[in-house]
Amino acid sequence: MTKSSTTVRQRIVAGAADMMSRRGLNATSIRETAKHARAPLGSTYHYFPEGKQQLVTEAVRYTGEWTAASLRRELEAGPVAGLGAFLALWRRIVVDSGFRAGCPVLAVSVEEPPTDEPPAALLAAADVFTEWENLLAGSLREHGVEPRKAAQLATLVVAAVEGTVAMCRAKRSPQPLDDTAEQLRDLILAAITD
Amino acid sequence: MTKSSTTVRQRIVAGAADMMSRRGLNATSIRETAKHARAPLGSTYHYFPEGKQQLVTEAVRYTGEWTAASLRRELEAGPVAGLGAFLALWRRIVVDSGFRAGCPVLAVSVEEPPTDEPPAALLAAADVFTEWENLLAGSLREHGVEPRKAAQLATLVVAAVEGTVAMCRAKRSPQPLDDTAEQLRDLILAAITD
DNA sequence: GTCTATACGAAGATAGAC
DNA sequence: GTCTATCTTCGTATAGAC
Repeated sequence: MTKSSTTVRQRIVAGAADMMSRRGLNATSIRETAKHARAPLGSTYHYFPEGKQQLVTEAVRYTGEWTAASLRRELEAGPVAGLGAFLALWRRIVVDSGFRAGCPVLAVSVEEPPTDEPPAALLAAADVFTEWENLLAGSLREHGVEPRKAAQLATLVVAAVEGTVAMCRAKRSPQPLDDTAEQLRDLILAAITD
Repeated sequence: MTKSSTTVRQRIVAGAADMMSRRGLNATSIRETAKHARAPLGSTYHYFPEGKQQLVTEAVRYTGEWTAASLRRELEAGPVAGLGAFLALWRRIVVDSGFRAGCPVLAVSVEEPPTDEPPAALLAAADVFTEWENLLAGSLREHGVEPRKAAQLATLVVAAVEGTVAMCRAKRSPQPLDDTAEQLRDLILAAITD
C-alpha cells in the first residue's frame, strides 16, 4: 500500500461519512463517494473489497472515533465542559452545512439494511453510541454522580443530542439544539452538585 | 372515489409509514409499498398523482396525527402521564417489531432528498415535531411551568425520545428507552412541583 | 377507474484492459 | 495496482389496454 493510497482511502471514508450524514445511508452510493474523493469507482472496490458494507462501517467508526477524541479531551475540564463541547461540535456541523449535514451514526441507526442479519454498520453504530455514553458516564461518576444515574444521564444526553440534530435539520433552525443544550446543562449541573 | 378505494389508500399510507420506519425513506419504494398493501403499482400513482413525495408526506402526517391524538388524550391526566404514554407508544413499536421499526418522522428528518429544495415531507416532519412539542409544552404550562422552560423541556423530551428510539434499534435493546424514561420522568416531576 | 407492461436511469458489483 | 466498461437488478414514473 503506497502513501497516496492511504490518503485516498481516508478521503473516501471521510467523504462517505459526510454524505451519509446528509443523504442517509441508502442514498449514499459508492459511485458518488468515489467521485467526491476524485477516485475512480474501481479503486473503491480495491480499497474496500467487501463493498459498501465495509465502507459505511468504517465511516461510522471514523465518526465515532473522531467525536470520542473530542469528548475525551473536553471532559478533562469536567462533565459540563464535555457536554458543551459535544453539543457545540454537532451544532457546528448542522449550522455550517446550512442544516444539510447531520450525524452519520444516526443515519445508520435509522435505516435497516436489506439483508436479514447483523449488518456490520449497525453493530458499529451501537458501539459508537456506547462509547460516547461510557465517556460521559465515567466523567459524571468521577464528579460524584452515582453509577446508575450517571449511566442514565449519559444515555439521555447522547439520545437527546442525536434527536435534536435531526430536529434542527427538519426545522432548518438551531433553536432545538440551543433549547436542549440549556436543559441538559442545568440537569448535569444539578446532578454533580447533589 | 369508492369506499374500497379509500381503504386501499389508507392501507398504502399506513404501510408506507411502517416501511419508512424500518428501512428509511430512500429504501422505501413505491413498488414495495404497493405490494405490501396488495395494490398494483399503477394504483399507487392513481391515488398519489404526485408520486413518492406525496405518499411519504402523507405517511409523515399520518404518523404525526396518530401520535398527537394519543398524546392529547393521555395529557389530560397530566404531563407525567402524557410523557409515559408517549414513551410507551414508541417502546411498543420498537420492541414488538424486534427492534426493526422506528419512527418514520425521524427517518425523513435524517435523509436529505435528492432535489435542492424544500421537500414537502421534510416540512411535514418539522410540523409534526412542533405539534408534539406544543402539546407537551402546553400541558407543562398548565401545571405551572414557566413558558420558556416548558418549551425547552418539551423539545428535550421529543428529541430524547426520537434519539433513544434510534439507539434502541442499533443496540437491539429497550434499555436506552427505559433509562431515558426514568430520567425524563424525574425531570418533569421536578419541573411541575417547583 | 384498475391494472399490465414498459421506458429510462442509477444502483451494487465485477471482469479484465492497461 | 488502477481504472474503464459492462452485467444485472431495482428504482420512479407513465402509456395505454381493459
